[in-house]
Amino acid sequence: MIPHEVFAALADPTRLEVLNRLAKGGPATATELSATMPITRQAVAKHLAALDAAGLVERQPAGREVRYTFDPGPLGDVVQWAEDVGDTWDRRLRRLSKSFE
Amino acid sequence: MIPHEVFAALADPTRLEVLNRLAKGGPATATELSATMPITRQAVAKHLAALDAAGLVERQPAGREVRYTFDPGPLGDVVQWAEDVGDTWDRRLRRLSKSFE
DNA sequence: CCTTCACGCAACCGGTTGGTTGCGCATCAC
DNA sequence: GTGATGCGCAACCAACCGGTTGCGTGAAGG
Repeated sequence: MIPHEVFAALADPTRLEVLNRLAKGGPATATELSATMPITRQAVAKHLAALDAAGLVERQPAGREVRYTFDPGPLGDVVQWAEDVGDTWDRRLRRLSKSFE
Repeated sequence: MIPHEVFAALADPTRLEVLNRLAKGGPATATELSATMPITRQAVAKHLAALDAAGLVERQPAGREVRYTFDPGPLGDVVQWAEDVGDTWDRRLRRLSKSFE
């Protein structure tokens, strides 16, 4: 039903940082991102690949460079899932307290 | 506002399944859960420990058994974070399109 | 044309992780 | 008291993961 892959993509702090930069700083390439980070370009590229696989990022090749853009779509799914689970739990609690009247 | 640990806790499908059962089926022990799962009690116990560390589950020892209850709290943080990132992205887009007028 | 720059691919490495088995201990039921 | 039951702890294992180095390639730019 729900994307544990998205959660896995968000599980790593470095990857979360990359996503954050794309969301708040706008589209960027792997080399640009790695320039202000303590890891290699290849490492960043791997993270971007993971984010892309999770649909959290859009890949836009242009000439010899590849620019990545944040995609909020999967985050909507996450929110929906979280609210669903929370709601069924609330309903459970209400049903239980009712049976004690 | 630093929920990568929560994401890590939700990243594993088996662990997500355990959480789902607790949320929809109500509190349970490790042995109860493992009874209807293809893994050992100890494996389930490890997952429950991870969920507990992330605050997604509450540990209630009672006699010789330990019952675990779902806790929706951290999911609220996740939702808040997701909406925050999504919103700043929206604002970014609006600001950009404005600069083209 | 030749150099430079941004990428992708592959190999490799240490640490983490999901899972198992085996054990010892405490609690409950008789 | 004795036996069964539920847990926790520890050791171990294969697989995965985040990161590195090294190399090959193809698109700019003079």
